[in-house]
Amino acid sequence: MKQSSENPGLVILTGPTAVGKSELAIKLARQIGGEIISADSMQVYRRMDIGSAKITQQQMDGIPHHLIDVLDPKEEFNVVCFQQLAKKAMEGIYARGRIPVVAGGTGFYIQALLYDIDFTENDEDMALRLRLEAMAAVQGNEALYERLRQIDPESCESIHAHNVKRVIRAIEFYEKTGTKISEHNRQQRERLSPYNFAYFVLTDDRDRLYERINERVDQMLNQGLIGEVSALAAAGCTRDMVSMQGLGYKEILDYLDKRCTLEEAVYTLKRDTRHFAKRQLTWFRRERDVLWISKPEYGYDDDRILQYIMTQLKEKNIIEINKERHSVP
RNA sequence: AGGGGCAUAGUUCAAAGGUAGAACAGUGGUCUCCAAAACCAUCGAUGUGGGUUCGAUUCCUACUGCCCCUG
Repeated sequence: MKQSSENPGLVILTGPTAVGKSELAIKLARQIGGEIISADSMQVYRRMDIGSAKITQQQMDGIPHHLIDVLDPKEEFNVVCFQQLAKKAMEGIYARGRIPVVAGGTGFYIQALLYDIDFTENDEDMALRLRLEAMAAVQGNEALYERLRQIDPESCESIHAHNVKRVIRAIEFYEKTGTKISEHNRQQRERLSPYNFAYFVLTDDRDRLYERINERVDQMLNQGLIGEVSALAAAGCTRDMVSMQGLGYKEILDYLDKRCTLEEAVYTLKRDTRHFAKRQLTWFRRERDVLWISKPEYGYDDDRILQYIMTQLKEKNIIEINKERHSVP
């Protein structure tokens, strides 16, 4: 089965952290008359600008951005929240006759939106989660894992016993819905996207990317990352909050709490950001229907990259030839 | 220049006359409500040349390199 060009158009521009997605997304949105939806788990938070490498109002250059600065750092955020907010934003964009450009590096969020994955079968139940967490802590991971094996042995094949988070989710899912999560996932995986989409992944040579990451961390420090995190800490943000688990926040928080030196915090931050970029690439590699854009192959020339993207969008009928002319003032 | 010390994986450190371990880095992967999270797997080393020995990376020796002290 194929995606149909009858479906609403959707452009995705992603890639590992620090490749330069945001700037390119703005240029692209400008060119196709699009609006940007940020698929980023940290830029949703207000007052987290430096550490999340949020683009400035000025850089946005008049292009509407959605899902940026919409939450307080003390609020929860997860895929489900993202999916809901993003869908709502998309409705508005379509109503305005424009094209949504999803830009950001959280692959899971993109997947949830692109395939409209169904998360609504149950509500999260903190009490049950806490109980299961306690069980793992007291009786051990294996005991918890055994419990999962009893109800859904198939899940045990894909979830490692040490991965407590996911073991808990699997058990929780079964207890809440009466169906096995392995069964649910199998069904969800077969979903076709309701959109006529183009999924671009921007990449660079690994060495180059890692270099950029290291440089960007130094830059953040120069821009006042420590001050930003101090202010959040002073406002009552603690490391158990989702927002404070972001790169740049948890490490600097450790430093401020004197759990490590600044040097150590910076080392860890750089290292973990590199690890993150690597994981992002792993994710995109196994995502289907992805169009890779390797920056060196385009001579690091945004215009050439945009040209390629435009060709693809036309081919997929996401934009029409005359529509493009329309948007040029 | 003289004296001493050290040379083991990319890095920091183990061990041993007979299969050289670890941590971190690096690499690959999992992921369907904590995903900037959580988890799994994996590559990789005895500076060079002699000698002793059944066998040396380990003992001896020369060389090279680094460090410390003296001048």
